[in-house]
Amino acid sequence: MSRRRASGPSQSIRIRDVARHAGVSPMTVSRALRDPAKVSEGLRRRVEAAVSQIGYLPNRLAGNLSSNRSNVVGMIVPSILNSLFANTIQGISDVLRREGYHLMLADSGYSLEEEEAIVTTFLQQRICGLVLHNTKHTAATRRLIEKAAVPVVEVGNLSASPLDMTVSYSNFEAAKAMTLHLAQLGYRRIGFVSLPLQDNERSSERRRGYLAALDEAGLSSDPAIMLEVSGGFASGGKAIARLVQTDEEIDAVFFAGDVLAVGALFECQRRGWPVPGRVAIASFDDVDLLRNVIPAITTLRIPRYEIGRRSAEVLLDRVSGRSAEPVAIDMKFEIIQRDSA
Amino acid sequence: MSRRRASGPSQSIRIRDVARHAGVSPMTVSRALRDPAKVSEGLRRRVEAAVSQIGYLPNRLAGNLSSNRSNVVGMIVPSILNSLFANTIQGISDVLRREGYHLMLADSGYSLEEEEAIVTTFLQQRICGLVLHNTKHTAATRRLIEKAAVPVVEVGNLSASPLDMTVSYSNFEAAKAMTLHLAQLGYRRIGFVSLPLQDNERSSERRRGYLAALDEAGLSSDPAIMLEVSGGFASGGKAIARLVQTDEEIDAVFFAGDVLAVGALFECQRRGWPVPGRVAIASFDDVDLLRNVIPAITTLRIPRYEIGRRSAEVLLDRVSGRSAEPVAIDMKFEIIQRDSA
DNA sequence: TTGTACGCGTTATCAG
DNA sequence: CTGATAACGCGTACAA
Repeated sequence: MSRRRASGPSQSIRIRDVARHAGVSPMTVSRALRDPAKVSEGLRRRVEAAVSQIGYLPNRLAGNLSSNRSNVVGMIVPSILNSLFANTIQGISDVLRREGYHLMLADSGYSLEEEEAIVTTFLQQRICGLVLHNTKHTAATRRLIEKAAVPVVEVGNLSASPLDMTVSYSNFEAAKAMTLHLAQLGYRRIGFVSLPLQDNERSSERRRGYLAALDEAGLSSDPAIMLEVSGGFASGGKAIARLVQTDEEIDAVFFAGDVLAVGALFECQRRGWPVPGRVAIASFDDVDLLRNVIPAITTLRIPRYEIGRRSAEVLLDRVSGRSAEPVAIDMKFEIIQRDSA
Repeated sequence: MSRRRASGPSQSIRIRDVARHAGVSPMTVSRALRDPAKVSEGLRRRVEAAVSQIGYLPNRLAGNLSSNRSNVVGMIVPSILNSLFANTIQGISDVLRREGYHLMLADSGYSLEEEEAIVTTFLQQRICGLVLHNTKHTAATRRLIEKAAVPVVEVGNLSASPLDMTVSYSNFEAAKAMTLHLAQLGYRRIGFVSLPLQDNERSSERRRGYLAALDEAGLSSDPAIMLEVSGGFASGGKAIARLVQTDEEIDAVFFAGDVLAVGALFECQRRGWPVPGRVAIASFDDVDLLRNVIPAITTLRIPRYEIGRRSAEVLLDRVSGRSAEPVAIDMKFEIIQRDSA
């Protein structure tokens, strides 16, 4: 039964149309396009001419189905709006494009269940690889990924038990290093402000690092100066106001988030609290803004763009069969000493 | 000749495996999954049980190929790093997920040729719709899109001659409104600083709006106080320093970019120039930061997230055949009066 | 309501 | 180096 195609976009040109036009078989067209070296000069030219004349666009869906390959990588971030994640996405995107792959992007809204739902639909699209920002997942997510045997890179934290590969930095070590740095600068009572720890290994690891550093520096910890707040400038401002007003001794606050730190600085400016005179401020992640406020904020540089690039590279190494070994790459971090601490 | 599948990820489970398991035909499985109402209660249950037992994940590539449909929308932004674009992406992403579609994202790096290359590969992936931030395109891009007859929404500017649909705001009107607003506030010599106009209809439209407003307000324009600079805080700082130092009369500067405006404000703070005492500052786009600096910066609110949502909605209306009419939706803008002007 | 036959557009395989 | 043929996994159309 001959079947008319569905309503979809204009009747598209198929490989056999090109073949007819060039007077060759479809197989020759396919080869001329995908592996030109395997076709004689003459035919290759004829095929190329036909392709551009009739404006043929190969159907990669059909190609992928037939070859049982895919050229689409899926990525899940907690939020598309977070500019830190954007850096990693950009790094991945750059490598994928260069290598002829596509990026399918979705956000989980910081929800593990949502991540699971996205992984499911991504697998249905037969993505060839997966990049996850989270390092914490539901059991079902782990099962799905394992069963599909899809290469995965986790980028949000140097996980001790990655699903597969990981290209990241240690949130624990970074937070520890910054806290020790503050201690070395002479600060004795250091507060800690972070985003909610629930379902977020990055936040909880930073907190662990902070505590480990206090311990190592011989400073005592105090839950009263460890705050868990929501995001935003205002939130950082409220946090520092509360800390400074309820604790006369506090001389530094480490914010595990750039926006929080800047919000805190603005609040100090409004209240006339000298920074670092009354209280020092340290931040996490080196966004451009931190270098431009006054005083410039001491922070940690995380190579987020490079993490993206490297992730895509190891993922494609695996996808293309160039390498089979599971990798765990520590991309490190760096303390950027400025004027706020 | 029976052919073994390529190396790809683990032998995946096919619809006929489910069918065998449930003791029905593949067609019944397909129906039970995609249109449960068309299958009797009993069989539906058996199918569902089989699906979850053996962990079947439908192959959407095959499904799309067969039905000649697609559930992937492509989007091209100038840069993934720009948080303004991120808002629109988030809006689109939210709607797509809700409706069972996927987002394929790429960035053109502000290059029209790169945009053309991406459109080509997107069409090869048989995306069902396209969202473009640019409103300027190469002739080849226009031809490709027209020939493929794919629905398109342009979101970066309310274009006078859209490819297809547009959901956006008028950069011209917005810039004009802000400039008139400054004039009404009593500022007489108003500078204008923007990103490069080359290949960027958004920037050039804003400049046109600025000039139209000056004209309407009876103020004379002067190329000496119209700057075209690169992005970044530092760049905004340099711009205002140059304007204020070379022009004693200048009393306000309209920055067509939030980062530039904040960079300018920081520079004024460093130099001790009161804002708006020595010079007023106005910005474009209402990012959180603008409300939190001191003084808070007068700016334009562009509903970027809503533009994303609405774009996805009209696109899917078209894709799903719910509507056929080309739409052009003006999402408007709003002046946010604060303390910097 | 369910099943059968066929085609979607491409590529792998093998024969020439 | 080139071509014929048979899949890839699923959905459409129609028959039962």
